[in-house]
Amino acid sequence: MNNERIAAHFEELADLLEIQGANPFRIRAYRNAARTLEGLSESVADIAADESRALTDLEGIGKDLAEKIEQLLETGSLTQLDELRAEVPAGLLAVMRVPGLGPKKAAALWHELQITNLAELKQAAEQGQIQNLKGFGKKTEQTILANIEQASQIGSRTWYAEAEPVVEAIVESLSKLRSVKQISPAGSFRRRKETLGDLDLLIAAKDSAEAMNALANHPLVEKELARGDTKQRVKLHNRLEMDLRVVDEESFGAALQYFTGSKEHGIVMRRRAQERDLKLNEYGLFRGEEPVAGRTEEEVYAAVDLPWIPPELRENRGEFDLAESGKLPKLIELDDIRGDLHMHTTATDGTATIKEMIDAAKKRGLKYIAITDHSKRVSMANGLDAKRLRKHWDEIRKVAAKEQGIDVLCGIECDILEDATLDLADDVLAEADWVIAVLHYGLKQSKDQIHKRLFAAIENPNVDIIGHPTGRLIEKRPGAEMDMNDILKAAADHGVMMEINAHPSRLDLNEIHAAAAKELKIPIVISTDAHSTNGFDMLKYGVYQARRAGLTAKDVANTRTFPEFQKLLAKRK
DNA sequence: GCCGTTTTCGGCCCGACTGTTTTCAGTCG
Repeated sequence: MNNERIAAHFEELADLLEIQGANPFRIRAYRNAARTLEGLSESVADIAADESRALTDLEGIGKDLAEKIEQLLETGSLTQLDELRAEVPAGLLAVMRVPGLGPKKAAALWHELQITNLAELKQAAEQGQIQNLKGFGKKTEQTILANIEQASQIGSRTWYAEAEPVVEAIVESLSKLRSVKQISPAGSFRRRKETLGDLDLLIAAKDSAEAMNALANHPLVEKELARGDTKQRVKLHNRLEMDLRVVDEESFGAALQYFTGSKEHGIVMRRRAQERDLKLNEYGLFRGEEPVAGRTEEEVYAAVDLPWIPPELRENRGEFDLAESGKLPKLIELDDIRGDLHMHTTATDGTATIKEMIDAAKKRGLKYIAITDHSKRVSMANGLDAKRLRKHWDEIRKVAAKEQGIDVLCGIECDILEDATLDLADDVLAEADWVIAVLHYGLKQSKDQIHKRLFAAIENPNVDIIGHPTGRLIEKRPGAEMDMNDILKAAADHGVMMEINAHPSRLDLNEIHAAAAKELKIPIVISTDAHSTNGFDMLKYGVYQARRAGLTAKDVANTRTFPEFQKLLAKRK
């Protein structure tokens, strides 16, 4: 059983305990443990199997939870969870997730009206039964009906890249208001998470009315959901919801720190404040009543004896230790990237010619690229067989020879077939400057078979890199089942690089895996997988992913100059 | 259920808003 599965068991346990009204701190302990496991770059099974190590050394794992992890590893199930499942109807978890409902109200609906799932909830609301319950009313009943559809939709998070233009447009227009002194996105958007549940916007202004009116009337906004003196919630036309908070300028830094999150990062910050006899909230850092800091984030961090921590790292996954010891990484930036090593042309499923891609790359300041069209297995994309590929490479060399200021590699995105062979023969691959091996088909094969395929690719001396390693499509399709740590170890052993595919639907490696790859000193390449000249614009999303993994420019191979990159490549050949 | 530089019990982050209430619980972030 892998880390994610174990974490999911603990999350479910926490949900069920919450409906039962258990001690909230106990519930939080389960959620904290789940988070620790999800953020772990190594397999918890490995730790459990290692005589020299203890599960209780993990953050938030004590004696009891260590035993539960061991039970899950050994038996695949958890006695306590099985018992809870027998007591609490499974459908209540969905009821609890209807916006406006929580564990307390879900429990009340269950006990008072015997509601155990969304269908029964809907029926009861339609029949007007809910408004008569204590603690409920007409309004709550209407909210339930309005939100019940939303709760039954799964995978409803939005890609970061989809939200970005919307946030930028709203920031742009609100920043022009006379009363708005400062403005910044906050929340998971500012942390550049790969998907977002909602949006947060922070404004410094003496008076909130102008900004709130402007937001409510913004063309991207469908309707206002709530408004108080300092806080407003609106629904956008793209279904996303946005929270606006308005604070004084003296509080802007504290509020930005507070609303950027993550929740877990914030908890540690407020605890650090407490330890120093201070109180931290969104209005500032206070000693008693006296404000100590709050105007900028830097001074808030400084007041709890920390350097400023980049938002991308604020997940309470080790950033505090790094900050305390002065070892925060200098995160990679978009400008550090010198090459793009994954792209397509009209030879397969790209929309631009070799020449057009080269010109577009040069225009964006790239110093080298690899053109990597599909291999023949991807017939839908007009994938290349050996003969067409060699002709394509000839063409690339011919076009590139006329270009100044950019080096062009003849590459291939070669499928790793279902039977663990590669889609092109070794003698063909040996002629390539750059071979990306990828899984496109048979992603649902067993873990063993997926491993067999990836190991075969990694062990093939012609393969330089594994592209979009899990094959996931965010919010659409899970990746192939694999133990990434095993794959990374093999890549490290054989000197194979790993890709962060920058496309917003992929971002594969994810940040946990990329951090693990860094740990193993595997060179990581951030590439766009561009299928058009505009595809190069995706590069930043890959860089954001890398930043959340804590990568520096040095960790990323395509920040090197072309000669340096070639040296790295030669090591493998 | 976890955790420990005022430690092995007694804490565990903090506030806004809504809808239900006559002072606050629940939800949300």
